[in-house]
Amino acid sequence: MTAQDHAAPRRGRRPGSTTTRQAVLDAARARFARDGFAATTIRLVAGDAAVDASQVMQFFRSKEELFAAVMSVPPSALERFSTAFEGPDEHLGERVVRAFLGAWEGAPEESEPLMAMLRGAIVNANASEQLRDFIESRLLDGTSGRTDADAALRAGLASSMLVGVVTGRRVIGVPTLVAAGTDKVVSVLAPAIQGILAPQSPTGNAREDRA
Amino acid sequence: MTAQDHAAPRRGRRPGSTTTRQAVLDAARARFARDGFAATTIRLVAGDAAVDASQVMQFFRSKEELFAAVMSVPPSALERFSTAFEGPDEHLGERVVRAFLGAWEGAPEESEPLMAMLRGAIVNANASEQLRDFIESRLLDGTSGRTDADAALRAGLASSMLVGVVTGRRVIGVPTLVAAGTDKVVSVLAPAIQGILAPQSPTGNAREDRA
DNA sequence: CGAGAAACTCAACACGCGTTGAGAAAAACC
DNA sequence: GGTTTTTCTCAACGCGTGTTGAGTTTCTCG
Repeated sequence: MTAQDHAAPRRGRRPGSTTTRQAVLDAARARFARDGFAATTIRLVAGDAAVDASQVMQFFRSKEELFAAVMSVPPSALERFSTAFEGPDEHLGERVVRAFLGAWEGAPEESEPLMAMLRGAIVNANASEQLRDFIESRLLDGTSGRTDADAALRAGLASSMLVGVVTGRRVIGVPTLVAAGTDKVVSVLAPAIQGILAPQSPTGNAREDRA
Repeated sequence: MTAQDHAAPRRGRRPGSTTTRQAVLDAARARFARDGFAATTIRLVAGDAAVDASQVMQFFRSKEELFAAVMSVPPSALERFSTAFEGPDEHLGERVVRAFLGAWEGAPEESEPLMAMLRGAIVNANASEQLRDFIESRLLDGTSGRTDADAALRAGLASSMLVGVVTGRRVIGVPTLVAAGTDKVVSVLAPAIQGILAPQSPTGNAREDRA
């Protein structure tokens, strides 16, 4: 340990290959997912990435754009939801519940953009719109055909309910919900979601709504 | 209209009876409910109440305490939920769903403190704790007796799901959910909530969980 | 009616934020 | 190898925030 090998920040460009942009991206994704939009500051992200704050501004033009670059419903999650919603009605409920829990509680590269969107949705218009579209998305991409208003409402309600469960477990941190294992939660939720998405009385009567 | 009867802010105490504290409280409640914790500034609240910002600080000692004074699950709502959850199992689901929608979408004096709590829950520790306790509350006050862990989980899941629906309608503003009338939403949700809170297969098998 | 408390405004503080411009060092290109 | 481009740091700006202290007017109580 000589006098200057320890965090003496050189003044110009660093030698070697450049991985800084990705480091900033990773740090931002983690911060936005954990702390939300408002509590995440550019200086904090820059600190995590061991970079000056103005560097973050040069790569991404503003905090808003940095957030937009990091918050999303990742393609892998989209695919997950599509294959869950489509397909036979038999285990529809279980598939959909597992898709939600899996996407939000799985690997960071899939869950962090979702968490960033969810946490940002209350305070950031961009995130709010993205979440809104996500909840409504089962309306458009659903196997073409019938644009049933009732089916759209049912899908939207199921999605918002499951977002509520994820929020309870991962954002609010309700102990009872956190403590329960995934399989247990699925076993309780699956029949309810099944009943909402594929309405049919098992006892045989054909009509179920009254309003 | 003479020269000085119009908003010439006197320098000291105002003549007449003092209603300012209540005005500040009302303004704060409305702001926190509509704009959330972070976007609500003391100066904005003071402006709404036609008072200087430092006056707000004198009444309530900090922004945190002002928020705490205004965000809550009001007693009327608590009672609503208690009577909905207790009682016969027959229309349990419908009662509970109606309790949630009614509390959050009813009169401002009941819905505003709830909205303030909900909107603040992501960014404010106090609100988060309050919402956490609310979602778990059906565990303790439930008619003494059996402290069934499974029942507690079911109640927590039902609550977080319904909070999710309310969030979708009133915070995120999902068009499909907003457009649907209360009765329609109830008719879709009631059977699902019923199945979660009062689990029993209508066809007769006694066990329903497998994890 | 006089003293103390309470309600109220004004002006300002310190702080952290997002953001900017200038300049230094390394890389990339011809 | 010299020029241009890119990456990076430093220092600072303007702004809005929560918060404070001093000063002014009215109410309250003896």
